[in-house]
Amino acid sequence: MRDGSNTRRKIQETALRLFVEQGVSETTVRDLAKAAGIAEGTLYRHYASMNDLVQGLFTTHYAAFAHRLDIVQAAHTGFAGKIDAIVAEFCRFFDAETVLFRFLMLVQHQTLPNIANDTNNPVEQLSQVIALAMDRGEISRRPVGLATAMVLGLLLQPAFGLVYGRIAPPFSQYVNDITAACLAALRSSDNA
Amino acid sequence: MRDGSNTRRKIQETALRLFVEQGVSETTVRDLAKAAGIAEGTLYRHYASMNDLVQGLFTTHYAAFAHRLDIVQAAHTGFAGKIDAIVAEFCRFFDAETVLFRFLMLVQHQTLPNIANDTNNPVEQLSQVIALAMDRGEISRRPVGLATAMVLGLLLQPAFGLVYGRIAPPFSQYVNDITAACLAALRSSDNA
Amino acid sequence: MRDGSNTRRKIQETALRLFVEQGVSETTVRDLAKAAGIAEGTLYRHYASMNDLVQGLFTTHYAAFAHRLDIVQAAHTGFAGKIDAIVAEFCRFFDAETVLFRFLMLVQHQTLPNIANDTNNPVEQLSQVIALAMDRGEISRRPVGLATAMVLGLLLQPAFGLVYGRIAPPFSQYVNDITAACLAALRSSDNA
Amino acid sequence: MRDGSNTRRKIQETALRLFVEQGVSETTVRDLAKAAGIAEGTLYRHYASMNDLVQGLFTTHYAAFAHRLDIVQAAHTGFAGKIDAIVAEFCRFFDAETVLFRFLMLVQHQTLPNIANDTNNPVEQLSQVIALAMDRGEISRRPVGLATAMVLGLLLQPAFGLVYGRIAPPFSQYVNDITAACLAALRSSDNA
DNA sequence: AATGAATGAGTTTTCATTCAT
DNA sequence: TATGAATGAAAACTCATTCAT
Repeated sequence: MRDGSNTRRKIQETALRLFVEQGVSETTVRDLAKAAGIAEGTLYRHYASMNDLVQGLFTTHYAAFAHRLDIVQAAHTGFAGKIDAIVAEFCRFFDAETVLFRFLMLVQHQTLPNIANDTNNPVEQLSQVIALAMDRGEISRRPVGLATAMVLGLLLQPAFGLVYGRIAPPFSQYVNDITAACLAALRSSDNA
Repeated sequence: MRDGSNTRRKIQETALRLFVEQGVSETTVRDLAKAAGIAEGTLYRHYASMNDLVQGLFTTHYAAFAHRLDIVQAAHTGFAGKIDAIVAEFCRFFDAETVLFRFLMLVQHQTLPNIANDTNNPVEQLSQVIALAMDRGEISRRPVGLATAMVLGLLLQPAFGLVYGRIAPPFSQYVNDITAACLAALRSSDNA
Repeated sequence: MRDGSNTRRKIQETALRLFVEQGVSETTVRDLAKAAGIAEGTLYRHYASMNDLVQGLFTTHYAAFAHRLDIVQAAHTGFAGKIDAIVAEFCRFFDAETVLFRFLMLVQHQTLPNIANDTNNPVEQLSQVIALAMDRGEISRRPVGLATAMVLGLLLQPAFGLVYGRIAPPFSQYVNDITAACLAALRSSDNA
Repeated sequence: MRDGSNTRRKIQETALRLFVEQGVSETTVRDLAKAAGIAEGTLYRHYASMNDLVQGLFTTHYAAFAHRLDIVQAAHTGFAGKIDAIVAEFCRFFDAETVLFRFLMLVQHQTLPNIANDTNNPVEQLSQVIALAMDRGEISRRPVGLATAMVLGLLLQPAFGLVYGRIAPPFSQYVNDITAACLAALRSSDNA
């Protein structure tokens, strides 16, 4: 495989690691080249620019994750089943590819405003699952955006906890716990 | 303007706004100087470096917020009251000083690892309130870090939702809703 | 004495010390103001510029030293007496005002090309004493510039040795030794 | 020019010239880049900083000169022969590479305190030659630091004289004269 | 006379990108 | 494809000097 696909893979892996370790803006082409064992110019054989690399990594994996979420939720009909599958997929992803997961969390806030609200978006996936459940009366009625944010928060904030060492790994051991919390939160309501 | 406090205040306000609008790393000294109506060199009379400005803003306001949380939670004895007060304080802060709140959210992940786990830390404040409640049997037993992350997620992710326009302002209208979700989540347990 | 002459003296003393400790170009107005306990702007009440301060200090003391050398050499008629008096004056000056002496050595190389070859110049003083002695046949015949440089070297290089701790102070204990070396060197000739 | 050694050489040559012409602190990166015909950024591919360039140039050539002195003095057994060889080497160096020689004289006082007293140091080389001669009784007994400074002064101060046009070039024509002066000075003593 | 905040031109340094090999 | 030296625009930062008080 002397066609450069190895180099490309090395660039991607190294970039993800450096982005997560020191931040995206803080990672220079020089850093990346040195860590990946390539020349600085070589990056430009594979990506038009540093920004292109970041966008490429984000878009590809963000969409792929959204797609996986779609697959797993579709395998269930009830909301409890869907949410359990989604939580499990989140945790599995985090445990299996922590660096990639962290990269997506990191870039998300810088990039999200630019991301279309289509179904290639994990947030949108989750949103649709929740909207359906609300229609069916499986969970309390409240703004869908709020309900979606709640579930997202119950997933992402524990993920940060693992990253910072405030929660013990692996993430997957908390699947049932988090699922239960999501259901309880979404079924709760502020009156009575 | 014979003392520099007006200039200093102007720098701080402008910096917070630019940091939130375009990102911390993306904000240059030139941007800041132009927007604040000062010379570039003037910044360095008030802060040793751009990084010093960021750290200074973060540390000051992060600690002040932690202190406010401590005040409001201490006014209640039961967990429900404490968590309601905390949620209300979060939302009030967001609504009253959105830019500052967003800045703290933004910088948090770059800075948090360096922050000591003392009580000047909002996360630590919340953690202690939760630990106490768990001891008293007011909520389910689970790792404190996880429970803390859950509440934090139920607060911060909706805040992002407001920022991105997926949830309608003001934040304060959701206080009861979020409080109820926190209580439900923390009282839930994975077996049943 | 609230007329500012105290301030002026403080500026001069502090400047000399800082110039010697860290170099002239390396000493900033801020350094000077802080070390002298004055405001940055105050310097400009006494000197038109930083450069003016340097030139002023140099010119004044360089000329004063030249004048002292003139006085002491004029008190003797023979070359041996004159050179002994000159060496003694150098050493006395070094011991009594080391910082000032070092400042003159330091700035000399940057400033000398601009200095007129008049009698306000220690080097010129020495040169005239040597030229006279050569005319009188008291010392060997060689280019006056070379002979002057020799004596100067026998004085200044030991002074550096004291500054760098390679020679034990005080300088004055070596007066006879250095005088003897000067006479021997000047009386030597290359053929024999 | 596919390796950067030509560029590096150009930087070094130009830097030495500018440092000598206008002073080290007074030479800016812009000056250097323009005079060397390179971009400002190019400097930093070869040296970490302007200061690194200065240190690098000094250390390299200072040590090389010390090494040459060691070679030439070792070829002689008696002190007269050694000192003659050293003086000749100094003068040859000055005449052949005046700019480099002047640079070493210039930077010496800023850098010397940081320089280790090992044999890569011309001053230390000279010092050892003198210490040996004193042990053997070839010259008068006096502090070695003082004797070393005397010889150094008899060499360096005439060098300055050439630089300032007070002594006619070439330096090498004065080898015998200076050697004789060194011997006379070192054999002199203050009593008798 | 003294202050010290403010200035802005000038400095060093960084770094994504280009290009000759 | 890969290299890495070179670029140059833009970044952070410095600092002598000015000026309102």
